[in-house]
Amino acid sequence: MRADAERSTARILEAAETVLADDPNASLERIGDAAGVARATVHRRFASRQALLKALSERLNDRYLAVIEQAKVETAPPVLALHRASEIVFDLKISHRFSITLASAPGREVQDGLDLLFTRLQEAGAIAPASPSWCRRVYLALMGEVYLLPDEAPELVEAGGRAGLLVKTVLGALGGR
Amino acid sequence: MRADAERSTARILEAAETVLADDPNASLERIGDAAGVARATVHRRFASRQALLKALSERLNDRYLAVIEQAKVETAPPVLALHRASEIVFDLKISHRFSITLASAPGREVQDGLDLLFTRLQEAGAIAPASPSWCRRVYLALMGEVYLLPDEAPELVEAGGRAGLLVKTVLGALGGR
DNA sequence: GGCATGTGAGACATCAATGACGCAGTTATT
DNA sequence: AATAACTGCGTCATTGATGTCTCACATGCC
Repeated sequence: MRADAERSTARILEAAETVLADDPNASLERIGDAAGVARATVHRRFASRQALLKALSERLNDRYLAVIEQAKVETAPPVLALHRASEIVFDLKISHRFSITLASAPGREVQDGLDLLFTRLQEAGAIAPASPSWCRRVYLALMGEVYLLPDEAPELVEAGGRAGLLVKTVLGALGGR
Repeated sequence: MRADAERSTARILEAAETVLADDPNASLERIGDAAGVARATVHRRFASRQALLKALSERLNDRYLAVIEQAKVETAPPVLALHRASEIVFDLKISHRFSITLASAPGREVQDGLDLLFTRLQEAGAIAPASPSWCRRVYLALMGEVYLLPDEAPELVEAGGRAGLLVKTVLGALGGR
């Protein structure tokens, strides 16, 4: 594969991420336009719309996996890990509307990472006992809300930034003291 | 309008609610089938797909408005009102996936009702100071999660039922003691 | 420089959803 | 019972998205 083509693929994925976030039913043509590429090229790089979506969700999954690693979910103090993970995710500027709603649930590995994180939070007494899946869902849901906050209420993100707000809110929701 | 037609309209709206919750892009034919009605009839009652969606969101809005009234948001102790409102909404068995995600944001009046509720919660010290819109979003997001919980974790809904879980979680999230 | 690969533009076939009719048969209303 | 309103079914036109293909041109690579 020529370096050229590689770049196209990347730009298409990039564009797909933002365009599909805005409208999950956007046509491949719109995605192509956003990527600065002809519709035909989208088809060349991805055999079908479905293939594109699949590649997209894999890409997102990889990124999330990297986040979990960078946040040192397994070793760092869990509250800190939660904060770092949130921070990194926000920095990715990923459109979570898509990644959470559309690209289906996070992959097994990401789920396991989150489950571990919440188990450790629980052991540390930062949250009350609860099923990891419940914790995960609350976390992701609140992340979605915090993510698209700034548009209408920048003043809310006072002290700790968006990550701070998210951590505070999640811990509260899950019964932390 | 004949009583007959009225019933059709109602059945179509009903069906649309559940079908669109499952797949927001479901065709009018699927909706018609679910309503036990021919596709043509859907078109007869609703000039266009858009018209159907509009009618649907108005219908939902009306229901929510009724909930706010029944919960005595203006007069009852706010925590109690929150609990009752949650309870009633869950009883409506409305598909919130649709009502929240698709039917756009709740109407002005519903928003105002919720804002009042959260303002009162704040005055009562049940939650920390925060913009009403933030409270609203957190509440709706968590409601969505609680709503589709039972499928995978019925044990979570212990003491106070789903409404109890929701209230506990929301108050915690918003900094209640 | 020359070859292989990638690309844009356009044409084309396909398919599903939408929306509009007409007609024959049913049902509510009076 | 007579009438007006509904409905199911089938037909048709239209539209937008998808996917495939070809051809001329460009661009990366050896």
